[in-house]
Amino acid sequence: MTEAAAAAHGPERRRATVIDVAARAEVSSATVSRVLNGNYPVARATRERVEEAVRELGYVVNAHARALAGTSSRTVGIIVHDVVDPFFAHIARGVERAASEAGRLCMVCCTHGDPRRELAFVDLLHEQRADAVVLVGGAHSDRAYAREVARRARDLHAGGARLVLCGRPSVGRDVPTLSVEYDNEGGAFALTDHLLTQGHGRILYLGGPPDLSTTRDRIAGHRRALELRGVPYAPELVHTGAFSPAFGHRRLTELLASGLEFSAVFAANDMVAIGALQALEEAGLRVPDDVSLAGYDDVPTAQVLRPRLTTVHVPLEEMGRQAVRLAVPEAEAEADAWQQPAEGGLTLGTHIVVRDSVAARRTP
Amino acid sequence: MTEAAAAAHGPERRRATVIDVAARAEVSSATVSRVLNGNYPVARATRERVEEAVRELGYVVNAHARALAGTSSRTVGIIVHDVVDPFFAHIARGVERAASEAGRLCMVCCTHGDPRRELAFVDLLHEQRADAVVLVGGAHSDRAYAREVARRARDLHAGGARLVLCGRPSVGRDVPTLSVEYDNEGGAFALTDHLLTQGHGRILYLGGPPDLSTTRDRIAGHRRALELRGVPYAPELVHTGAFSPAFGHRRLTELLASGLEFSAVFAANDMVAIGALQALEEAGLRVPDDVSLAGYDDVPTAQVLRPRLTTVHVPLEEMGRQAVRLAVPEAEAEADAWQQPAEGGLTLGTHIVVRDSVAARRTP
DNA sequence: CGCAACGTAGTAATCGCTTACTGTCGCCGT
DNA sequence: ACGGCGACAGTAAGCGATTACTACGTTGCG
Repeated sequence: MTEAAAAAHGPERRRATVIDVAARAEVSSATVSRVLNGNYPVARATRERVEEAVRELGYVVNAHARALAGTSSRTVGIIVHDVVDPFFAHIARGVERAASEAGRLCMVCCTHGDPRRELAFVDLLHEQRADAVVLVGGAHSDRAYAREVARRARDLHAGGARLVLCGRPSVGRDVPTLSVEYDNEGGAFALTDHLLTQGHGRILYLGGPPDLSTTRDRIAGHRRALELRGVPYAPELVHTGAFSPAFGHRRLTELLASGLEFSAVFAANDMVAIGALQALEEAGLRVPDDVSLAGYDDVPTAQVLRPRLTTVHVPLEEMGRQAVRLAVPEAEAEADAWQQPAEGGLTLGTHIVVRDSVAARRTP
Repeated sequence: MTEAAAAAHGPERRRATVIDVAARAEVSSATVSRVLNGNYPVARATRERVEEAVRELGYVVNAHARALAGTSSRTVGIIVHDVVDPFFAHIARGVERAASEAGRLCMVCCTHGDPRRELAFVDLLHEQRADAVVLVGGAHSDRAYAREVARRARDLHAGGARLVLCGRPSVGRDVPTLSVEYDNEGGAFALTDHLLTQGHGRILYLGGPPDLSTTRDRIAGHRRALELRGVPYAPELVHTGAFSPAFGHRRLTELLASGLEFSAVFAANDMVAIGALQALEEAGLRVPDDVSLAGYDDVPTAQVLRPRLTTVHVPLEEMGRQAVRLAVPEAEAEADAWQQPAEGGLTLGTHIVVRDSVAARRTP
């Protein structure tokens, strides 16, 4: 009857439970559970009877009941600004892969850059009892916000889960977080140095939300390189804003119109570079002949631009992988030799990728 | 060591429960639950006491227990090949947004194109009691496989959840699935017609897994256009394979070397077009002067290519939104007027976007 | 003054599964 | 013949919420 009702989707639609299966196979619920989990000996004949009952009833275990009764929820959560942005998409892919290798499901949340949504999602994932919550991307440099994150990191930790900061600074010395960083400052330093070496004295730094740690770090590297080469820092050459092609295009178009002088553009990331390239093109300027252009992140699109974009390579997918590897012990599989210094946090290297969008400055 | 560190804050680490909160606030667990859900009157003073206890204990409800005891799990699952591929990323974004508007969390699974993983994920999401499972992208045309999907659709449906087929054909007349399609065949028809109109008689169709419904449909539209214009179908001009830039590049390079003649390339999707463009460039052929090139999907990158890619626009994000809207009633919010014909499935239109990669054929 | 209505709070049954304990039974060794 | 052991299977106690009932003290009104 139950099954007939279920099949015929009569009003009496109820999912089959272990008990139903047990009844049908004429065994106890414990036995059914054992067959399902295969972690306890069950006589062959019995097992087969149970398996058949499961099939006939279309039984599917309830992961919630299972999580409640015993083991962990076997999920990891990742919080990003936007799944479509390649920067986040690649990190997400790394997280997803590592999670799935560790037998976990991956829950993805998008904040669209709103810190409040971000905190709300951490809570939500905590409620879901995720084994790990990976917070990706630059953080807003706000005292109160950092405190909120720290509180959640502690709550999560107290419950046996971990908060992993991926590509963002720590929120406090004694806060129990894990972290996977990349050398943001160093990449920017190297890139600026490259530009400087090519003779570009006036470099326009374009894009990136001003209050984001990522922006702060990249600009820091940029300035350090300038200083090292004795090039004075010109505030009017730094224009922060957003990480989108639209911003790069709009702002650069305005700046070009305003007559600002510069011979190279250091786009805060590749997306901004895409917009910048278009603006330059529309203004009739050739890259790199008239103006040099460089990006950051080395997303695949950087290679299809013409000229091919010189940029800073960031091991995005690897960061995602490491994030879960750090938080979920079973995920380690191999890689333990150099894992040693991980100890709660690690920093991956970045390096510049020289392609065609930067050339030596033409002497006017 | 890691263990020790984890346990550093006292060995007795146990998450607080409603009972603990109740004890601390000197009320019953029922009252705590009521305060938490705010769906039952609780005296102001009592509420405040409970809220304080919650704060002091760092209490976080257990979503699993909640899901088990009462309402649904409030999650929707989405299964894609790869989060990084823009085609899937955009659909995923639509699903994520709609889910989050409907107050649901979104679980993302990546199959890397493996049908077995796909089925496994449907099961996993079913176990998680997801309200809806969205299966995205072309399906392998395999009888047995379709039967498996159908079975799961029925199981899911029997449990009150829905399987949504997004961008793939139905698996059977009476199988309880929802579906969000786009006019695959029509887009290909229009694109080929456009190419034909420009005088291209020999069009190379390049890419796409041969056993995928998407490929089948696109080729069908392509052939229909050829027939309509009385252009004979030449099998040697159809080269299926994969949906990646790498495939487009490699295969086209080979074909070019082999001396195959054609004046236009219809890439199975924009990714393939990217690779094709590079191959053409490397072979010293100018696009569109020497060879015309068109793609499919209209991902953002299509606009940054030079020449800008002519392609078929597919409302990816909208598909994702609709998928959730169809499966999760509460998600409807507005939009009910034209929702009427939805009735378990809808097809979104596609249209070609003419840019610069296609030109009239030069008479040799 | 008595009683229904109301506003709150508590009791306890569930939800579906896992698992620590308890058997039960057949067979082996001595 | 008998204690003991190994291989299975069953019982039932949770896991952490939600919620249908029940209970109790005020009020308000007839």
